[in-house]
Amino acid sequence: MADIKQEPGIAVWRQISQALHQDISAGGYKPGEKIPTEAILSERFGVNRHTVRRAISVLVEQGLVRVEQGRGTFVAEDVVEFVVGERTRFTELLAAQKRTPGTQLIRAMEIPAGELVAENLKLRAGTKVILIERLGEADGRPVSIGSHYFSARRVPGLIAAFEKRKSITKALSDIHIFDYIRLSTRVRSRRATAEEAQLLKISPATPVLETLSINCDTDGKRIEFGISRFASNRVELRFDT
Amino acid sequence: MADIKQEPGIAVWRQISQALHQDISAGGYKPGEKIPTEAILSERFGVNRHTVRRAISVLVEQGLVRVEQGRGTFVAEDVVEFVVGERTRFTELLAAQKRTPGTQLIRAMEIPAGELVAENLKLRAGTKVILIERLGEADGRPVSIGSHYFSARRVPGLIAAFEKRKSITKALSDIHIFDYIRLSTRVRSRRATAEEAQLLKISPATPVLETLSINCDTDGKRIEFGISRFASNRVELRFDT
DNA sequence: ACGTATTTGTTCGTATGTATC
DNA sequence: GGATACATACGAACAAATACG
Repeated sequence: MADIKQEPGIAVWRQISQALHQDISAGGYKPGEKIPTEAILSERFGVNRHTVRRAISVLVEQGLVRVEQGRGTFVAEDVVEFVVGERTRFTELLAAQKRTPGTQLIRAMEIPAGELVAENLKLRAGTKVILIERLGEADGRPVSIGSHYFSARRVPGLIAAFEKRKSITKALSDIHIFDYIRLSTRVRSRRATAEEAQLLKISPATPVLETLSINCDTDGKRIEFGISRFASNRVELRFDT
Repeated sequence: MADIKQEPGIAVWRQISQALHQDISAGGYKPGEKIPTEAILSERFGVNRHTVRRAISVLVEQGLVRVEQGRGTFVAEDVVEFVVGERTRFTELLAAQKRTPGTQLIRAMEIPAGELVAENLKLRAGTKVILIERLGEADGRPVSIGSHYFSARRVPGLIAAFEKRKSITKALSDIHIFDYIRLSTRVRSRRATAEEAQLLKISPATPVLETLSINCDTDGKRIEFGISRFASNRVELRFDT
């Protein structure tokens, strides 16, 4: 890794900061990877730990690294920005950001609606609904768990269509629902459950961003109620007004 | 607390669920309060612990209580819904929800812009900016920490005006900025820092919802860059499209 | 559940160089 | 030169979070 040659007139911590910056930019340390401890760096550069800390604090400010007490300092992984709008579609969103989208089916089944689902789809609790649950990936890394609920009566044959087409948008179009728009989105945050942590490959201490969204067809009829949970360390939502 | 009289024909867990529901609605257990352990409840109702668990699971589904493994079961605190739109203003938002809004000044000062602030206000890093930081409360409970950054050059006298008027909107109007609208909002989530936890009166394990928003005047010039941190257990954001 | 090692966070104190008046 | 303020750098110790057996 880069060393410094003690240019006089420029503060040492600036030089160290720049050296580390280059190491990261050059790919010497990869996103998500741990960089050496403060103790090791201070020894390598032949300076006090404070000086290294000062240098690292600049990188934190720049968003290049993230420090976790007791664990170490990690190269920041670039976050995926989800632009949430009327017609947000998972796959198109990622493609627009030049990322490789991927989805994995977790489960697809018909179940009776719980209270929350029934309320949001304007059904009576217990009515049959179709649940499609899948894991969304960006560049091979899991970023979201999406639970999509549809009134079973309104989308007959959806599961079959989905299994053939592997895409919700395409499956809906197969059963003649060609467009749907997002009515409202609620956003919350909470700690990940054990299952979520496992699926999203995050630690259970990492929060998840949870969105509840209602999607309607062009007549304003409620087609879908979706709950998505995003790994907060890899995702940021954006709402333009 | 309510007891049950074992009405035949109705499942016991339903009766228990209803009994607990009434206790909570009647205010016997207050929001945030811990309800008795499953062991105690099962003894009180003279049923097996499984039956109590079945009853509680209904309340969880209804969002009335929240179960924390190893800690207990707690009456859910009602969440404040923040409807984020073009002209979201803290005080008006809460008033519209029939809640008593309150703000406390944390600090107001002039500082050089950091990288993040400079970028979002389209200034050079180091330019003087005004920072107003305040704690937002709903019904006396802290819900948000708002850091509001303004280009010092563009809002001369803002701090003085704010100190007199105690309101950002009013202070801006005093210096002839009568309207401003929200361009975009980014939403993230992360664990609360120690300071945030203390100010928001939450545990450090509770995540915060963080929004970054850019506000422009009617000419599209960037007036304010705001970072708000919400206590995720008391707040939910809503975006209508 | 507990102790130990590792790693970052915080707070002292000390010393030196640099810029300004 | 002298006085002062500020930035830089080092050292030591302890606190707090985490990982691991």
